[in-house]
Amino acid sequence: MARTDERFREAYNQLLDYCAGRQTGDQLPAELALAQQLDVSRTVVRSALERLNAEGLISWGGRSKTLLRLPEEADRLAVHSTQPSEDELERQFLDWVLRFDVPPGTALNVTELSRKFGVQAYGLQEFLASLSRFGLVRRRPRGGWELVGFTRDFAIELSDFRTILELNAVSHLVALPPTHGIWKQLDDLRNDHIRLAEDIDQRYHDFSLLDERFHTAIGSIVKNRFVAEFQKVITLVFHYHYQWDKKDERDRNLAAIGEHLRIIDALKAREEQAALAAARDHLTTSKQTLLSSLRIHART
Amino acid sequence: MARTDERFREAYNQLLDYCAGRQTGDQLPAELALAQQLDVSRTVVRSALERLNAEGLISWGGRSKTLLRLPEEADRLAVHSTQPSEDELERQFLDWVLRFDVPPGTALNVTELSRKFGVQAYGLQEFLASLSRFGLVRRRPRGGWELVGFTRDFAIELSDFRTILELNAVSHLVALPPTHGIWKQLDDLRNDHIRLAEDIDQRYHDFSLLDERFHTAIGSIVKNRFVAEFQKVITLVFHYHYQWDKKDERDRNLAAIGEHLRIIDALKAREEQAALAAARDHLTTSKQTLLSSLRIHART
DNA sequence: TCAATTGTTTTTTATCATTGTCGACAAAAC
DNA sequence: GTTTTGTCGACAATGATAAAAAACAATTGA
Repeated sequence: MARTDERFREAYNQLLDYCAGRQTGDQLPAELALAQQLDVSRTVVRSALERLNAEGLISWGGRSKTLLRLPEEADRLAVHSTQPSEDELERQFLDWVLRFDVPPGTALNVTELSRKFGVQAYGLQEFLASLSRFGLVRRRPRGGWELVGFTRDFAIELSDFRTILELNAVSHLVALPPTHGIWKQLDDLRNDHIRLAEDIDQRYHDFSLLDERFHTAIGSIVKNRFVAEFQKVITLVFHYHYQWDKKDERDRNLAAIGEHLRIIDALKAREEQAALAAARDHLTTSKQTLLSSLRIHART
Repeated sequence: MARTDERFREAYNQLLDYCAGRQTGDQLPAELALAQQLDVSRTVVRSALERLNAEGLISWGGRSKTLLRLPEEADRLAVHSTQPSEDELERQFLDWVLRFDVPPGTALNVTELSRKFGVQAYGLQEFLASLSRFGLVRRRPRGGWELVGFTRDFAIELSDFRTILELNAVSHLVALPPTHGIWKQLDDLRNDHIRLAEDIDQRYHDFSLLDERFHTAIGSIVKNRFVAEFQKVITLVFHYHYQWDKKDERDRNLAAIGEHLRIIDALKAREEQAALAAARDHLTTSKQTLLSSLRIHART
């Protein structure tokens, strides 16, 4: 089979459902009507009708489509496998790279990966091609793919880029009217930060999630498809880096909470320069932490 | 043929060249040595040797590879068609979209486009997949591709993103030491701007190219793979927009020259705030011009 | 004996033929 | 004359397949 007949199978089963709600001897609607109802082309409807005819469920000839018997459970066709979506694939792939610390320069085996992620090899190719835009992956001169991967340079450039985007978001944020929902969000975040700081000894692990919430909230201010695309990757990378470097995790997180609060307070006071300075400091810390966790990680 | 044997053909011809430099009766090196020399796998070398043997050029058996006669021109295999590179394809595609003003929502026909651009359908798929990261193109729910295209929103978001990147570049630029090559470049650009302004009535068309040089020079300061990737697209889009809107072209360009000079002077004076302000003004003008040219363009 | 080389097999990738799906048009039926 | 059906061409997704690479085993010659 060249192409999957999933579409046909689904349409066939839907047709069975439709027949189940009618009586023997009834006439089925026109092909076009059925096609519109099932949201497929007439070609598919005709194939399904042919099958129904062959199975003896209907008698089909020209415009006469008479229901001969009601469908049973056994008449249904097996329909399997919905492929993971592109976003799901992206999450899985980055997850795999970061979690298993796949070293830069690794050859990516399309067949193997497509098995691992449960997608068609074809789809994986497309996905890799799209990732190559981020420079995370590249085509090998003579076929195949290679993980450029999470090198030091990549981390630095990603951090820098993140800084560019986030400082821009901060600038926009202070200009927002008090009625904007973000201020409520910031109040909530502020409270959550303070509460986490009070209980830091027990719950310092929870910071990773709070950090993500904080940066996502700030990033959400800027409605820009290009920014949004990158934020997905950035979020994931920084999320994982928290899981890598276990050293001084409690102290690091406590310090970061302080930095977050400084940003929030400057934002709430509408002091752009102070907020930018605070954000810049925090992002510098983040970058350093990411780099040092890379070094530690590389040795293990 | 499942895969092109281009690789084999090239290797074979290279082997002929190699033989041409030897004498009848000579022994050829080991397969592995040849493979490394030709930069192909041993499999290809062996296929080529087999062919040489069949053609009676060499006598091949085990380790003995004796050159029987020198190759002639007629022995060479025809090798054709090197596909356009990815960058070339990108240029061609954007060129096509912008030049022919392909409307948003257009269904992209892979077969047709691959013919138009002279690439394999397969390669075009990958390219489209990679473009989808920029949101310029997207997969249709039921197969096929669609040009999201150059809508008003896209233009706004692209302009905003450009502003983010360029303001960042300006900030970095003022901090560069006097020894950096950029200052010489800016001096040259300054002169070229002044000269163009003096001769604006005759040469106002030349501004498009100068504009590109100016923004590329500033952008080149930031060494960042993510930034670089976008700058390619941005440059092309803004390059074309100059060719769209013919109205007041002379006056617009003269005004833009003034704005450029203001930025250059502020940069040379190392006045970050002034440079940022000048850049912000210029980019705002650019954005407006782009949007108005879109409106005009949409009506034609 | 063992390193270099060759012979063979396995794995992986790029391309092509095939098939499912769609849309359009013409013919037929009401 | 309108609706419905029969037929056909076009295109995209997929499996089959040949080319290339890589891994492994066998052989040769010092």
